[in-house]
Amino acid sequence: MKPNRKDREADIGSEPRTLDDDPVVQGILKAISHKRLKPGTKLGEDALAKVFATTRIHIRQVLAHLVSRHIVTHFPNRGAFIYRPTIREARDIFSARRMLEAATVSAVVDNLTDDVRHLLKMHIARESGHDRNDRWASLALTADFHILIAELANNTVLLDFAKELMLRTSLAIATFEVPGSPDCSPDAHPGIADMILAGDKAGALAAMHKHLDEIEQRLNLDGAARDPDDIVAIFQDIGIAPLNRGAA
Amino acid sequence: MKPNRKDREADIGSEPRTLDDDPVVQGILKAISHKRLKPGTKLGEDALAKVFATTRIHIRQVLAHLVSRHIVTHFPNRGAFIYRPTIREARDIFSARRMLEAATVSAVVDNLTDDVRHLLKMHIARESGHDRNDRWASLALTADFHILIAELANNTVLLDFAKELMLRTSLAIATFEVPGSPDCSPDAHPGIADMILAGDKAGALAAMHKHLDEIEQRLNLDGAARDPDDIVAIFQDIGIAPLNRGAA
DNA sequence: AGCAATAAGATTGCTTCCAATTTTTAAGCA
DNA sequence: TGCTTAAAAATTGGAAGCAATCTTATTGCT
Repeated sequence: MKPNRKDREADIGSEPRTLDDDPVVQGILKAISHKRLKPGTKLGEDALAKVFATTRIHIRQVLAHLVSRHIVTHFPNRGAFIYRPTIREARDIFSARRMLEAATVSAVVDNLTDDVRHLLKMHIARESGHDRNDRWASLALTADFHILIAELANNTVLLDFAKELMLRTSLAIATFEVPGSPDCSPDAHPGIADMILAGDKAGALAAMHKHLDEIEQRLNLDGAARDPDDIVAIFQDIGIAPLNRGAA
Repeated sequence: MKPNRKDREADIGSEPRTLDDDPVVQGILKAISHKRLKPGTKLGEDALAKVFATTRIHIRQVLAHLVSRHIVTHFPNRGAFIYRPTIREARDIFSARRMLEAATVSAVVDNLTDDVRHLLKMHIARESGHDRNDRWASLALTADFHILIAELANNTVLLDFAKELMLRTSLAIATFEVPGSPDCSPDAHPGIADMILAGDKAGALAAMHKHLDEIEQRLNLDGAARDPDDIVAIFQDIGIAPLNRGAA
């Protein structure tokens, strides 16, 4: 008696389908991590369907998927918008990253095979060799470093979490960055990589922790809950103070 | 000039909608964590629509949501099935839990307010006072302990990860448990809670690590990849060896 | 008896259409 | 000029129906 296919999943045959590989999903995620799509912008169904040349139903599925990934918010009868994290969430994201990336770095140091060394050196070489002025290439490469660490930790669950955290970090940065500051100090990555390669676990952990702190401190998370569209605050950020017209 | 509503999300008005609160989603998740729905069982659209007295479209959205949460697998033209983790994934889940719950326990010890103490004591009292013979109530309570720790860590992102890991742990246990062994040794929880309440971080971390190891070692993750429906292996597990009919 | 091919039944996937709500535009009034 | 009200346009949400695929049962053959 072989397993009945009525209520038992298939052993062979067509592969399961996930929306993670979908070109529309990847396009939107790429646009977010490249800062082309900013938090709060509306993702109209018809507009997306036209851009990606697919049906509205497909777009609907994609948006639902992004909603459950915390990348998009859905307001009934109003549509989907790129998610805008709260200050609390932004802090939680960085806190979670400090915790999770400490664990991944630790796992990588404990698992220093030749392949791991090779991949790490390869990435650092790519980072140092790329065009510093190409802002978009820089963004992609700096994110890839953290993803690579998670991959080298050899744990699919942690890798999934890391990818989600990188995306949500992009949203947090795009929401709370003070204009004109760089994203990720690229010089920190070679230092972290060197300590990992040297087997210095404590040093690597400290360097990663400091690196994440630097990124977070470049944001405006000072509790003063302000609207990211607040014109006054935006001009204050670039050094233009409002005039006190009409004050006593 | 106030923010334009055309491509800026609403500040007030109707709340965003998530499928996490959906009664159908919660019903399925509850059935999974209570071991009523086992990995591999098919979730037919019409069947679910009839059970929950809703439309097929709604069920379709729910299933898509569960697919992106790694709870359900979707085979094209064949339907949705409760996800069955691989051995590799089961190990990764426990490994991730050791890392993440170590971090949450540590955060709780660092944040020992009176409220935290109270909630911890309350839960332990509930656990010790419940009916040991009610297997379903036990399952719910033991899962709640780990969720509570994550809540007390005061980080929404970590809480989401913890919830996801608890669900995926349920699937791993249901897939690889050897029949007849208990799920979670309930006696471990009071010990962990006591160490947290005493501020003994190292002790709490060690206890939690040991607790998770015990749960994992109760499973069949010995690399020998076997079909969970394998009749021979199932009877071997309960001590019945196959007869060598026809052997030389 | 056992296995392969075929036809019937059931389920999923998609297209099309229409209702409900919202956003925009226009008009009216203080 | 600025604000409120009302109508029009656009967008989202959902329902019914049909095509495509898979599963199951039946028939026929070795």
